[in-house]
Amino acid sequence: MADSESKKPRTFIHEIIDEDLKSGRFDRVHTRFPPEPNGYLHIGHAKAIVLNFGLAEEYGGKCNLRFDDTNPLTEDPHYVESIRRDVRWLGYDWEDREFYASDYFEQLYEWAVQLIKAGKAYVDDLSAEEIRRYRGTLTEPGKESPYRNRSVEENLDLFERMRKGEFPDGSKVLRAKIDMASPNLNLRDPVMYRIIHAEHHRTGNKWCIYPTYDWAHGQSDSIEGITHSICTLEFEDHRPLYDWFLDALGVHHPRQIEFARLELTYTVLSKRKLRRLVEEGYVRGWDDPRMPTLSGLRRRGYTPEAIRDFCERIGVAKSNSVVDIALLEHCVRQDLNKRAPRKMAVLRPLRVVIENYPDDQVEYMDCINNPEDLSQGTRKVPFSKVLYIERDDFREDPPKKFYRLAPGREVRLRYAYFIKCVDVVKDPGTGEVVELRCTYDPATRGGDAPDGRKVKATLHWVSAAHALEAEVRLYDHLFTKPDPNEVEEGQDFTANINPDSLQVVTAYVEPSLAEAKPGERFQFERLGYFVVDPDSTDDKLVFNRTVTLKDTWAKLQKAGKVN
RNA sequence: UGGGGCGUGGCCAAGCGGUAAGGCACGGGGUUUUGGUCCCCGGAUUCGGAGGUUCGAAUCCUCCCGCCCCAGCCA
Repeated sequence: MADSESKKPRTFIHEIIDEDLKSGRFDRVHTRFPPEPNGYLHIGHAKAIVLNFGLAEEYGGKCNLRFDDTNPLTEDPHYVESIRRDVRWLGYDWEDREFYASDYFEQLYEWAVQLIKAGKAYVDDLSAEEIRRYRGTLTEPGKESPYRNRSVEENLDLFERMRKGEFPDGSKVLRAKIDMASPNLNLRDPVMYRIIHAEHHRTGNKWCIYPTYDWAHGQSDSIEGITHSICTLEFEDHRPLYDWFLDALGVHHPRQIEFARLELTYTVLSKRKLRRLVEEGYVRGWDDPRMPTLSGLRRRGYTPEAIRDFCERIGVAKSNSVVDIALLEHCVRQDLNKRAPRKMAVLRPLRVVIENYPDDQVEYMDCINNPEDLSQGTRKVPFSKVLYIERDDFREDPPKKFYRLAPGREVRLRYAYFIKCVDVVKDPGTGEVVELRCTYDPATRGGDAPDGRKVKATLHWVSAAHALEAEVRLYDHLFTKPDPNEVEEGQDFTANINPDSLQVVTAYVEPSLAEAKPGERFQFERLGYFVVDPDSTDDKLVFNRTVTLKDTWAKLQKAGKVN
């Protein structure tokens, strides 16, 4: 984390915290990251994690990890585990401060009783449907429930019996008595407790009434001594309600600050939509490398450093914004460029025979592992008479600006020799180019011509006899449109799923990769960054393409400036 | 038609009354045994719009326009 420490941007949140510290409202900074364990963390959560843990770090404070587990119907310990793993992977440590809203159920219950006694909460027998109708609309005030003015004694009795399990699900709720005419709907007697006879992943069957998020969240922050409760914009309207609860209880009152959640082009970041992608089989799971989940990005080969850097670069503000996914890609490239060892791999092989190279000779060429970091040393890569090069690196009829191999043209094979294409062998039936016949210049060993002769291109290659076969999974954006939600009438975001987001090829990779282990990242020269997938076995390597290298040639082609 | 927010180049985002940072993307050039990296250079006479205050406004005031969120016993 030290690498970007100095350039961390200050935000409006820093200004607020500075004021609070200066005014004496708080004398320390204590934040928290409060996920609900009902899904996997994604890059949007990373923004919140980096913000909250980052703030604590910058101000010498603490940041808790708290699971807001108030809904036993949707939550599962499996998610708790995945969330822990992801936060840790991102590089943050919550030490012994792992909390759960469910830790506070008893305290919350007592506080609810306190509000009932103060005449500020009541048990309501209205059905969910009735409560909705009584709430009014955006423009019309609601009306009070006929049960709103029950006596404190009756409320106490009823609430206690709710806890004991005397009533069926949905038959009663506990509501705060605030103002049914408030222009802020959150203040129209919000529900604090609902009856749910369901087993909770931590409290088991101890409870059959569960606090709503609105009732639990602010008080949980208060109990933990949080100073700054940072959340997303949609909770701005809830702040007056949280203030009301805290003031009615007379307990520690954190300051809530809202910021805009992250949105990214060419993907979706809503739990509901991500869940659909998984459940309807559009991807292979939460950790599919095409998913914007942290587990997906990890499997894709993204580094925690790159994700943190991204989160710091996008800034924190209050305006809804959609960040170009190109920035995320830039961040991984930048990180991997200086870290990933280079290798040679051919994704779409074209056979090349060096006619004047001795039949059984094999030379081991010295290759630099990382030109950006010479301390990574060198390695030997075998070279022989029959090679594979990339099909894209040969054009029988080269367009202008195509520098690579073509009939009669000379190019360099990286770290090896200059070769010249002398003949093209085609399949007599299809006309497809199946092999290139080339000659090499023995004087250019290593890649330099003693006579100063220049070539315009350097190609990567692999020795056919020595190369390893590997499965390589090439990924593209999951959606075809920058905004997946831009659809025709009657369609939904799945209509924009990119049918070519995954392409699997059988590649040939240099033999030094034989020992590569899952999670190891490499740059395949001239192609991109790749990571070994956990699907790999002892006799079969599987790679995921994290991101391509920037490719000005591809850009020219795409722009139609060349054919 | 209620309430709460937000509007600065293609995308983010600084700016807090003194005359538009930075990043990504894009375009141009240089270096280069990765068409990668790296290094230069280029772009808002203008800050949603219109008025006003001021010597001076993206920054203050007024009105208007646009976008987002809220009517779960989800979070």
